[in-house]
Amino acid sequence: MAERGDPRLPGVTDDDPDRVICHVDMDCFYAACERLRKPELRGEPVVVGMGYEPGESHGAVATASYEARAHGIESAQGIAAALDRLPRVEDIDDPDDTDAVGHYCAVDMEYYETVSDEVRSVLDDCAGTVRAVSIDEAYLDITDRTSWQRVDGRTLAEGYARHVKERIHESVGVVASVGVAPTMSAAKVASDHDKPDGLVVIEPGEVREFFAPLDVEAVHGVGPVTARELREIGIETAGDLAAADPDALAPFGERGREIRSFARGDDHRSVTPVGRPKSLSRESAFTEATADVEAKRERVATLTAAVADRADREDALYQTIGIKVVTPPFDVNTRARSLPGPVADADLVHDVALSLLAEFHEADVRKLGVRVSNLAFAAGEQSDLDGWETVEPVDKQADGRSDGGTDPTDENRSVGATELTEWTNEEPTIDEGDSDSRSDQGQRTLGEFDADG
DNA sequence: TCTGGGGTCCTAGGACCC
DNA sequence: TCTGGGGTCCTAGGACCC
Repeated sequence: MAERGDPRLPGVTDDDPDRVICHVDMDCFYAACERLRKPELRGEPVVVGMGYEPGESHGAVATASYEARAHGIESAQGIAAALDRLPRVEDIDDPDDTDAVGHYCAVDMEYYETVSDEVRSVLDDCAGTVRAVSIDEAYLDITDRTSWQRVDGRTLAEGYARHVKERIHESVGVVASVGVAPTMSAAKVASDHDKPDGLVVIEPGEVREFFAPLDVEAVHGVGPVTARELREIGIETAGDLAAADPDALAPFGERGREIRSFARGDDHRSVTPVGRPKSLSRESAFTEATADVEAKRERVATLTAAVADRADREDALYQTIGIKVVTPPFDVNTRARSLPGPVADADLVHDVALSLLAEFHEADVRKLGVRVSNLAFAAGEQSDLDGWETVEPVDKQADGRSDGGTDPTDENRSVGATELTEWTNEEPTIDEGDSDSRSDQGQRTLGEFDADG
């Protein structure tokens, strides 16, 4: 982008049809990583479990290799259910006597990150601009490296994408599916279209045609809920969505406008590197729902320490501290409290989190989370920032609108650490009764953790 | 599809300000 | 004083993504 010569004015969209966007999506990434360090797993069914421990049966499937999927293993499935379909090699006396056995591994993010970093350096080498969406997925703007020009019936873009794919395989040893298109949303659909080991090219002018027959849920931004609502008004395919009357989509708000554009091949987003995080969180589930106050408090303490530590490593200050409490069947409750200014103080996170938790003393809880948001980043080079007191409250004028309940000290502009702590130690004034926030929306959709399949 | 963890963005209502 | 409109910030929930 940088070399394209016409720095665009802010707010002016980038809809150059000559753009070449590439979406790279690693196939069964976690399983591929496990095979990288354990070659004997190649060709074998591999299940990588999150919250799984060897010999146990709790946790859920994060990624299953295609061999495992052939036995009915799916992402987000409970490990216990997976074991029913595909026994674990350790549990079998005579493997020769069994149809198939699975190799179950516990998620090892640290290792996967190192592999991801290797892939990343290949991508950085292949494109001027890379947006890493997750550990196993990235968009590349390769406009300045190739073009849509045809040579011998193929586009140069396709050749370049093949080169990217091969380089990943050769230098890292994992397989990627790659999509190439003039827009991000189309490139994404393309990479997904022929997994695994796919290479799909959608040329400019062909996007809408390519989308037309696909299920509406294939459009980026359409999940199970929106898909159902769209079907209710007769929109079943991406083609239907593209042709839909904008007024009919009005109830879907901004999202409605966006997904219709995507289905039409209009996507003006340009590839930009990911910026700073907006929030940091940690959450974890109990083996089974518990009302035990001590257990809940302990869990919050653990999560708090982890979040504060992470924020520390990221040089992040936070102004809002929140918790998440999941109660059966699966009701998600969030509570948050903002402070007068950005801080980095683990004890404070702990105090606030516990006081927010008080409301749920008697509740049965299956899962807890702690989150900090409203982040500010200590200008890295400015050393010796220890404690928020030394940090200017950026350009938010803390003007006393902090929150009803408690009384922020009248001198908000420069609240000392002590005062702040006192303030948070007050019992939160929760108005009971009138606002029962539980939504009975019942079933939620599990985001497909590993959307390969 | 009874369910793991880490994020983003949007919406809606209330408080508060001018 | 019962009466506008516009704007910002905060909280909470929901949908979505991987």
